[in-house]
Amino acid sequence: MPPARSGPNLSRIATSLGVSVATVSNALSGKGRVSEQLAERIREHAAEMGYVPSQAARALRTGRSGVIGLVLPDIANPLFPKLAQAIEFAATSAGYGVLIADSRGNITAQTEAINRLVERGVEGLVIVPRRATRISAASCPVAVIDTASTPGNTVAADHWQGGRDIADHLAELGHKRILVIGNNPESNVQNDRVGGIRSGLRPDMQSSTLWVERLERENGMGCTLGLAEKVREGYTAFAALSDLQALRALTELQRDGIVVPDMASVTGFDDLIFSPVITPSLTTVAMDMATIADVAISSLLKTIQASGSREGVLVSADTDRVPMQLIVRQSSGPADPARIDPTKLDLTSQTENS
Amino acid sequence: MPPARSGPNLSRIATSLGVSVATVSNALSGKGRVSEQLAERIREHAAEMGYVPSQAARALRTGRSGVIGLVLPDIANPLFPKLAQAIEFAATSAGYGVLIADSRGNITAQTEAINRLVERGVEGLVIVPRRATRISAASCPVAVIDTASTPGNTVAADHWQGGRDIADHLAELGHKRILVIGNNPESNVQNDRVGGIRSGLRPDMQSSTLWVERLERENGMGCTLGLAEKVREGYTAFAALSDLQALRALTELQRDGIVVPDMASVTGFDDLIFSPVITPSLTTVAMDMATIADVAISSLLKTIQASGSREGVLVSADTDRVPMQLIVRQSSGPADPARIDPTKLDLTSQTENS
DNA sequence: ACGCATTGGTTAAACGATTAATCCAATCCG
DNA sequence: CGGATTGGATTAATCGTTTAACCAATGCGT
Repeated sequence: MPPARSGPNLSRIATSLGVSVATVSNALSGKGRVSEQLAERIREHAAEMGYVPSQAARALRTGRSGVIGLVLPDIANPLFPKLAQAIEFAATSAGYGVLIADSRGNITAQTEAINRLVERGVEGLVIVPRRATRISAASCPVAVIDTASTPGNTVAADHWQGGRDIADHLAELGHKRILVIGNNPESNVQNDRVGGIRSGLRPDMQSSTLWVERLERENGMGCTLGLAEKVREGYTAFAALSDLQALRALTELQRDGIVVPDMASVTGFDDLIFSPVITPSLTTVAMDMATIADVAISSLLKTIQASGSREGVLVSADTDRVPMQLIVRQSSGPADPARIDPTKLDLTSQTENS
Repeated sequence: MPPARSGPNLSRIATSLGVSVATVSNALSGKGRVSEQLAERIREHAAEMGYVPSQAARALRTGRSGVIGLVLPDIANPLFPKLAQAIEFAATSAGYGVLIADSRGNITAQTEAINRLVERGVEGLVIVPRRATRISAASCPVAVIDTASTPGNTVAADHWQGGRDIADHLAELGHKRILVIGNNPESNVQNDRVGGIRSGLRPDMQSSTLWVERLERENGMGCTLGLAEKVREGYTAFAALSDLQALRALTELQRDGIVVPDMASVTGFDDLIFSPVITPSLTTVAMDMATIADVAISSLLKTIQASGSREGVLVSADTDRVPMQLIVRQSSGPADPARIDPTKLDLTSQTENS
């Protein structure tokens, strides 16, 4: 037995008004030919009956579900809120719903997640790939948000330029020795960021890179990064490739009595939720998530409309990369080698700075 | 013209095997009466044709979309990744998809978001309400995840008990004066947490509360909290109601030369992504998101099955509240009033601690 | 007044899966 | 041996929308 019918539907409206369902449909969609008066009457009546169209029926008939899938394969990525919010907003504005799927880590789980979404009838996918994962196109258009150097990437923040901005900023502040702190050298995003930073260094500046995951593999998770030692070696700036690493660096430095930014500068990437509220607030480089999401969604939808049936296309957009924006806060300041001398530690309370 | 038919469907399989669609349907769903051999042949053939059932058609026929909605009204809530992950996992395990909707702040937007989801045919909703918002039931079962004292709450972490755990922990460490740091006194969650903390204080302990949003309204966003001053006043422990506030407190203290936990302890709530990796790592109290999600989803689904048609019921679960777990890390330690004397500041490098 | 477009509407056929209702053996049993 | 049961499959109706095709007026130019 089919479930008890509940809500009003086209035919209910139609009989109740003494017209045909087709007319009601036409009136509500504004497509066929219906006199303006009748259309108006129908719309009113539909509204007061609380009519809400059945997406299922519509999807069945038109073959378009009005839903796209969002695949987030990085476990609990702290960028997730902003991204999901931006994608959801862009999609909603375009009249689409967003189904999420999170394949925790695991590549096979990623494939499964994609399949699940496809089975649910998504018209397209937005995928933020797990690092170094190549997306083997599913059976529907796929937009990839990663970084410009990833093959098949649709749109992404210009991580390279963001890196250059950081380098420029640190150069202007007079820093000569910079330690780049990354998580994993296999991340395309992080590599682009490092590349950008290096490309922005002046001839008299030098940098080296610390990969945290590698260090943790030797010394255990959550081990100290030994940054105070680096300060003693003459590093005056720590450029983390993510705010998470920056935060880790910052707290470790502070804990070891290094005042930021007086004695060392710290910068990050992504402008995560905590970045503006810590002390000192974090100088970082932010993605324009709204624009990225807009570009991704709009080009995805364009591709969907173009490709009649469900082919597995990788979507490409006009705008390949979206500029990142440097946000200068309190954690970066002029390099002042004099202060590195441990005897000059100035630790009087600074509570009252605004 | 209906879009070009692409994938294989039941009737395609049926004709290609010389049987009826009904038989194919029965074989694949295991419902009707089909001989085992034929069923096996059908399954094989369906698989090699790459058959994937049309959710739209199924939804239309059965009235069940196989999708639930997740509404996250708090802007970019840092808890979001864990929550979404847990909900998605629980729902997926039950064969359901998850549609997200984020109403940024705005209450009317929240209603709109709910409507959008309902129009998309979700069978039920999981809502994490914006603070102090009462959920006026939509036209489908709704599970609310907030806190036990919220009217209509379905399931949530036992924030009160979490607070008591924190108080116990600090009591054992010998702290006498505790400053509770919250964001907004209108949050049910935060109030329960404060209540828990207060209830766990020993007779010889005292606490007061600092509401950050209120302070920021006077002194501007991102203003200093003046915690160093509090230390001088004799406070030895700062119990933040969220890791975000704890982080803010911790960095401010460190910046002002207060060594944590030697001179003051800091604790948080929620075990956010950054909490284990900062220095010192943060003592906090974690929600059991997996269990919360399981309970929410399973009782939601139970209600869905029970309520034949789409009524707006608030789901209730057997387990009202899920225990929180205290995670003791480095940011909390024994109270030692002696060290509060600024002349005894010990600031030799501590880089080598593991 | 006749053909021809235009306007405003109706009919009916899909879309693909589910499922109640049949139907046709073959088997069972007293 | 005849009526009842059962296993195995088919028929056909249905979910609610969309949309191509069709039809009945009316208006209009010649």
